[in-house]
Amino acid sequence: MSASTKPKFASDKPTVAEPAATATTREHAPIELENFLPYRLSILSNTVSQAIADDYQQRYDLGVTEWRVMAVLARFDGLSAREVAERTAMDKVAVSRALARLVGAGRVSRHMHHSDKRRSVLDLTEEGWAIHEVVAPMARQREREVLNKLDEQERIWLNRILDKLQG
Amino acid sequence: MSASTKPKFASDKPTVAEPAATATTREHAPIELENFLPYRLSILSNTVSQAIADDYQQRYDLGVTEWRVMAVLARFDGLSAREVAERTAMDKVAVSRALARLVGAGRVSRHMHHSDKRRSVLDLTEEGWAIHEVVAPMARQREREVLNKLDEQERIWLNRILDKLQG
DNA sequence: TGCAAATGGTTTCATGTGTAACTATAACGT
DNA sequence: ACGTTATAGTTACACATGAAACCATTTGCA
Repeated sequence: MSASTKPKFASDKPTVAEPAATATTREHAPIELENFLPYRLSILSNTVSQAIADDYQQRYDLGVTEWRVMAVLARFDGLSAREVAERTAMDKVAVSRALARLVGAGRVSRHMHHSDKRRSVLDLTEEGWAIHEVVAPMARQREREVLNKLDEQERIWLNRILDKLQG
Repeated sequence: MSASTKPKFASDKPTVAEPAATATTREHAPIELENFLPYRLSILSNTVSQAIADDYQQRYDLGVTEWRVMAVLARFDGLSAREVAERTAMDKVAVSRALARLVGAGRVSRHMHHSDKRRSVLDLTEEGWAIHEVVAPMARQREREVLNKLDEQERIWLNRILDKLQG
């Protein structure tokens, strides 16, 4: 590897006079990305999501956002776009676009709410369901593969930790 | 709220063991996003990263990718672009673009490697360091805020779990 | 009623991001 | 030495994404 790269601090010449690593200097010291929580989460999240997306992305020409929309419609039919947005934690623009594609591809049906003409009523079509039948098990399987790296105790802690971090 | 949306499966009567719910149907059942690991990681990661980015994003006109590059250059000076890419888990295109902006803004200096004309040698400039001095403590602070939601035991498990999931 | 404010949803624009193609230099094998 | 292959980095293109402007409808209220 690169023997030429050495840490900036704790090196041969502590340029500016520092008695030692005071609380302040530690605070200002370079961040070790590999131990920095936001960075680690970002990497992990991308890795996991990408692994799953690879399964259906190209095969069904289905984006992550679209899949998420389908997933909530599989659970709750007749939702409006806004409700889909809430349940997917996507913004309404993203949902609007995902729906445009899904409806265009005949995977989701959209019709007007009977009493509120602004609102749409969304459902998976037969074709949408068919895709869901295939993709949902794949997604579960990938999740399982990830979780299998942990033992039972760790899985429990992970759940608990995620709950607390989100809340 | 939406009182009209009810779960498709699993109705009001929480039947313990559904006769019809064989292993196969469970496998095909809609995914509960809020319990689905990839989804939760994605939300959490975005939330955390965004909170931190909000601190410097506009104030310094500094993107997340640029900040990551600066962070590794603060630790290891004289890196090449490729080495930066390795250490940030970004691809080389992203690094190239981040560097273009950073160099343009006078935050990073780039000069040619003496023996390999393809390679660049990168360092933070005075100005780059000045920004780092401000942003690094802010980033740490945000991380701390997140981790403070956990107790000591949970923090230890989190570390262990992240290690195992990454490895 | 009628009019201002709120809501559902789409469109627009500016920006970010990934893939593949490209340039320049260096390394390797003969 | 010379041509092939590999490597560092940039550019070009296509596509995703977010913020704000926008249109239609509904709600709240004088």
